[in-house]
Amino acid sequence: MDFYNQTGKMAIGSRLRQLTDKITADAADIYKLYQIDLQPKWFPVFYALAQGNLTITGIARQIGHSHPSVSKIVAEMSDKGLVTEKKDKEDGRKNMVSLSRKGKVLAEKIKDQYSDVTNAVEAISKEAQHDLWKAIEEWEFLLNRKSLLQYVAEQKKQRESKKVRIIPFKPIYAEAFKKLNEEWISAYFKMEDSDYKALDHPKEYILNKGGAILVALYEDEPVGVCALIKMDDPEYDYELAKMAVSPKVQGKSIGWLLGQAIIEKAKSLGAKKLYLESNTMLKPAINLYYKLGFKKVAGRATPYERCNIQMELEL
Amino acid sequence: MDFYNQTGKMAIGSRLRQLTDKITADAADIYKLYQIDLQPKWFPVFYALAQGNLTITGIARQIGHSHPSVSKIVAEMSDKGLVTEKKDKEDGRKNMVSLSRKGKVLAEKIKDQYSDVTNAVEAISKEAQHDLWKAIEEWEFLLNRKSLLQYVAEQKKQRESKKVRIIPFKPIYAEAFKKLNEEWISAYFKMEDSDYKALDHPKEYILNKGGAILVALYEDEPVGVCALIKMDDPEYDYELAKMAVSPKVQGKSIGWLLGQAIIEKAKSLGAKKLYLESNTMLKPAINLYYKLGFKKVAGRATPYERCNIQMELEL
DNA sequence: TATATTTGCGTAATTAGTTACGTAAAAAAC
DNA sequence: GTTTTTTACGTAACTAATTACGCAAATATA
Repeated sequence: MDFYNQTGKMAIGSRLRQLTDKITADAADIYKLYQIDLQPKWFPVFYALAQGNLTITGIARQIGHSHPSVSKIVAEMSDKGLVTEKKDKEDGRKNMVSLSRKGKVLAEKIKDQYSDVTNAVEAISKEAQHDLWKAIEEWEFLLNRKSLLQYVAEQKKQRESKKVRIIPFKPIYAEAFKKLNEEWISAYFKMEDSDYKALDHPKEYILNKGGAILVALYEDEPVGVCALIKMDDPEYDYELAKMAVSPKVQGKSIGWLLGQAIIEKAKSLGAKKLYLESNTMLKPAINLYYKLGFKKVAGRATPYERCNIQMELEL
Repeated sequence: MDFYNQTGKMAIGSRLRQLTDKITADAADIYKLYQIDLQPKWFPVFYALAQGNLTITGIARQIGHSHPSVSKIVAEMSDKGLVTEKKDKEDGRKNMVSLSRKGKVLAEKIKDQYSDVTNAVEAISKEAQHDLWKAIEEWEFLLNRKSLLQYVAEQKKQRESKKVRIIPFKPIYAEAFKKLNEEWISAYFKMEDSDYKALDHPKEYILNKGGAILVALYEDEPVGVCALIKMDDPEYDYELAKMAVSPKVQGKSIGWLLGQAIIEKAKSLGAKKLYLESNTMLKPAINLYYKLGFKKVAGRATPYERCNIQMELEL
């Protein structure tokens, strides 16, 4: 079965963890080889302190651990006499940590181990074609900018948007056309007379007057609709109206696909300028209109009470 | 201070762990995004079982975990009804684990997540110059062949052998010449008369007769010695004898360096063939002689009781 | 100046794995 | 055919980190 033929990358976390384990498993033995009485997990703290005294949170920030982790490690190192703790005089909350004399001696003694381990890692790198060190650096950078979750979410959206088909209105979608619009209108406002007219009789009030309606299908179910209504106006050819997308299919860019399709439709009908009315309460919708290229314009008469913003798009 | 200027690589374990954490931190949210009721840590087990039924240790081997870890995960998955456990009929110790119907449904449902995550990882890889995936693969391979500890030990040896100097005998090393030899001889055997002669009077018994002595210094302390004794023999020019290295400096290739130097010395004296006597009890020594190129030969008369092996080297 | 918020840090609980160890079944050795 | 060794697997304890939480000191705000 081809079910798992691509599953490899899915386990990248597990795989990384195992490589980490393999590398750190040897760490204790390496310290033993040099007769350095230091636990491997202490090393980042030790390293930070060798460069200067720091507070608990200061160390944590530098080495990228949580502060409780540092707190514990410092306590352990203190037990072994490697570090000394001292309350900061100026800020009573701070715990200044520094290497003790014994710690400094160890820092001197560990030099050889440093250079040998560094050379060993570099020797391994030389045997390898691909630079693990630089690859880690890059991944750290990339994942700092955008998390793996975000990358995955993008892929999901992209894949799902491929399942969306935009098609012209057919009578079997009359019910969906009404329901999808009614859903959001009555959630935010109240259905008005002019709503019922257009939603109950799309053929008469929209199509026969030279308008158009598009339907978005997701897995062959109607989940979004949008209409172009012919306007009797010297400036505008059509009004973009009755756009509705089911909340069940959010995050699949259906509004965006529908909007783009209706603009294409308007162009093919020879339109030069589109108009729409909305309400600033509907932030995602307004956002979408901006993304589609619409711009805010000054007010004009409207049959809808709920409208407080008007927009236009030059094609 | 240049103390830590090369310390970066030393923390490769820590750094890898942190990248792992960053990647796995998102894992739970990714499962949530797809409404897959699976803990990320279950994934490798789930994956293995989707390919066929397995025993606990079978799963552990496949996914590279310890068996107690698998045992625990299977118990958790069993609680959730994702897998079923069943004693093997033929081998009562074995616990055959398989995906339940619910598990199989989930395996079907998770497909989309697989492909999205795979694509996300590949998208990140495309943004990076260095291929983390391949780099991990290479490191796994290289570390399987030779552990990090071994790599480090090699570096240590190499560095330390640079601290070794091989110099000609001087009277101030007379005491060391005797002590180093006495140390190992009396540990394994008993000092004999001929030992005392050569060790107490190296000038008379070795040097003045046309032989040579080399001393290995480690940090300017004499830690190893070796002699070439002129032989009155038609076949052999010199006997390699009185080789001793302090056990305190083991693992620094001092025997090897001393052996090579004494062979060079023999060549420069115009020797064509070297001879030596030893005892098979002294395995590291015999090994060293083989490495230096010596070959076993049939017996000849010897003043030493302790000898049971004789070797020669053609120069 | 009194109060609210932020910061530093310690303790406790949790997590995802490990090693250590014990038991029982199967296989090998005598 | 009995004894010893190996194998399968579960439980318990440990490890190296985390998050959650609470207290006290410092800082900001009204």
